[in-house]
Amino acid sequence: MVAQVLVELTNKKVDKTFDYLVPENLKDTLRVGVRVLVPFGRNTLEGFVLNLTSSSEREDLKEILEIVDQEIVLNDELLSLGKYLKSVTLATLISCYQVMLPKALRAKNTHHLAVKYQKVISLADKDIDISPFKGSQAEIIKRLQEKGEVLKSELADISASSVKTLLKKGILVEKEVEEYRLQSEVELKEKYPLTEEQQIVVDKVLSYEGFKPYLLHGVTGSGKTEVYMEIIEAMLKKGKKSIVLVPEISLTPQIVKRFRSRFGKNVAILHSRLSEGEKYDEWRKIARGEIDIVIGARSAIFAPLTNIGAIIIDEEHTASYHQENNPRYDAIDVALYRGKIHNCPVILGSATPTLESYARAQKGVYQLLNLPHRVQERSLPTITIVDLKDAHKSSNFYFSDVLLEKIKDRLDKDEQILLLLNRRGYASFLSCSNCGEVIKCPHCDISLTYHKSSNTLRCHYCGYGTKKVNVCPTCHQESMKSIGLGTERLEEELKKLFPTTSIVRMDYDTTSRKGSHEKIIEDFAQGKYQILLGTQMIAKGLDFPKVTLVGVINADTGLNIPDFRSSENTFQLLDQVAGRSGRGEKPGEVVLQTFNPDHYAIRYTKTHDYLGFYQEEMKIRKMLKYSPFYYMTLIKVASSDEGLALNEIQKIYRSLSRNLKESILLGPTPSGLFRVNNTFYYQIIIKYKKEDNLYPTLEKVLDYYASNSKVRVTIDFNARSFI
DNA sequence: AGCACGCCGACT
DNA sequence: GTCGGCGTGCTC
Repeated sequence: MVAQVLVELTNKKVDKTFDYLVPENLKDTLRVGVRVLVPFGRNTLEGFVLNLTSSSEREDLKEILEIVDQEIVLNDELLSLGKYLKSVTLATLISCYQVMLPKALRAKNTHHLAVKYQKVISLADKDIDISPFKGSQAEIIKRLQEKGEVLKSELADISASSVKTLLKKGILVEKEVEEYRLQSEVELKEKYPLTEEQQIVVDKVLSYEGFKPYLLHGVTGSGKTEVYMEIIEAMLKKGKKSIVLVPEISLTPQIVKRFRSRFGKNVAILHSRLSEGEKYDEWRKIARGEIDIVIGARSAIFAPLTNIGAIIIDEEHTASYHQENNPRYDAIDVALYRGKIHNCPVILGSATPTLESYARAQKGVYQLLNLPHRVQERSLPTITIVDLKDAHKSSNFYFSDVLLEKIKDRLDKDEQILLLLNRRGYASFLSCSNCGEVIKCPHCDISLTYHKSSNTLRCHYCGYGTKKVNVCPTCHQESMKSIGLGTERLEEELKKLFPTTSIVRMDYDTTSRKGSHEKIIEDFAQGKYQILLGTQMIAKGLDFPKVTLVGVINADTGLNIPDFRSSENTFQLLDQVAGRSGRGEKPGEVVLQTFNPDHYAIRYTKTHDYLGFYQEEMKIRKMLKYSPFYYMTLIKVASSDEGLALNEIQKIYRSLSRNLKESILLGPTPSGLFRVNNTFYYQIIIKYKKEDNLYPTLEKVLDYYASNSKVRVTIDFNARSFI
């Protein structure tokens, strides 16, 4: 017997299976989809068995060394999903399989995470006569007769030594049972009755059996989660399982708690803040069929559930559903693919769908479902726009009088406030007031951000850090001034203005420790703080009923980014953060501070007019031939040798213009971030409506550079960002 | 990814 | 004359 094995190396040159002989002693246990250890050249590697055949074209086969897992890692569906992923991303097949698995189950010869066990005690003979036993021994036996099996640790409160004695006598038996690392409390709660609007949406989805994609356009606070849960429950009743994708950042205990309180322990969680051991265990629970509902971030779309009844993607516009390194896949594409296989509905939900999704809904590719009102007749918050060009008239530099007044008002009423400033650090950069010199990262062409708490200047792209300088490196004057405002400084300013108010900051710097993110949210939800300030991570999906004021310190931070989606991204962010206000009994308000009050992204935010924004933005996209009117593929060349990178991108350009007759090529141009970590980037954008030659041409380009160690070529068919 | 093979420049 | 540079190719 011969096994076709895909080895762990992520290299285009070994992106194929290798044949190995199956030794006699492994013949009965070896199955397709397991991990094996094989000799490869002079190395020993892990790989996945993709196929079993009776013979090979080659004579000189080596033998498989051992089988790594008893259980199958890649089931039939995952095996075919990997091939699909490869076909749409042009990544190596092995990277497509690795991305679907928790690290502990990836093919990698150097890891290994053990299954955790716990000891369970039971009686050798259930009907044993208790009368000869006294004291703690009798107590132990009594408890076991009542409960059957008990964890060894649970008997420690009686007497650990008596347990030991009884074990020795053979009256008790001990066995090892697998323990899942992630433990959680479950408190079942009554569900909310649905509103009429919600019921209509649920009925529509449930009235159709089979694959169908839906776009659920529901304003913030319209109760999308309740709709999801109702559909999931209906599927559960049919014995079917569900996947729910949520943005990484809103995967807080909040949403998990809601699902757990409705569905109990049947819910597994997969997101990047779990430890590798926890992910491993959650995944195994799913693979064993012990789980009916999986909630997770992007890669949870690969959860090995069988018999899926619904796939839900919450906040479908979120950029993190697209993976920014190989394989550059889109979780929504995978969801649609799996939806077809499982013949089930796929529901994309958002208050601010991407233009691509909404356009598809208008064309009838997705069925559009609407939730235009908030639940319980709550109104959307009123939005006040403050023109920062008048800010010098205000008493404070960062806070307009309007915003300050409203903050004071909420503090007096003991209501909560959310403040958004989409820039971390203390100051955006350090500049010399004498000669104008700006301190830049030595490895990237980006200015360094000043962090006061650590007194460092840090690069937000490559992580470089250095001590703050006071003397200008160019003119040697002691005249360095910090320019621009970040969350760290905002917090400081706020504490000066409101010294007795409890304030908490949530950004990349305050959430790096495991669990800190969740803690801030829980503490704020419980009212330990009155003001939560932070970057965009406070904008998405959170539900704080006591928040009645949202302030946006500078609504323009995203508008100046040279990307054709900057207006869309700004509108989404502002609408989302505005939606955090007034989710409880009291109505909410929003104050948007901006230098561009007439910009359409801001104007349409003020009136909560998604459709208005959509129509205006679509006009621009059509005129400029951007997505969704054209597909846009991004091809980048990276090299530490600037001249080489330029040379190669020009070569690629010539090849593309020769082969892609139906496309518009933009470039080659230096990328928006030309130099990061001493690597230079050039890019070409390919725009097309239909280009049969695209995949074959790009495959040739990738093949050509497969063994070139000096340049790296990457292709993204669904890039969310083009800088 | 490693690692051997192999074909051209500066040295004991 | 050789040592060693890293371009090219191979690993079942």
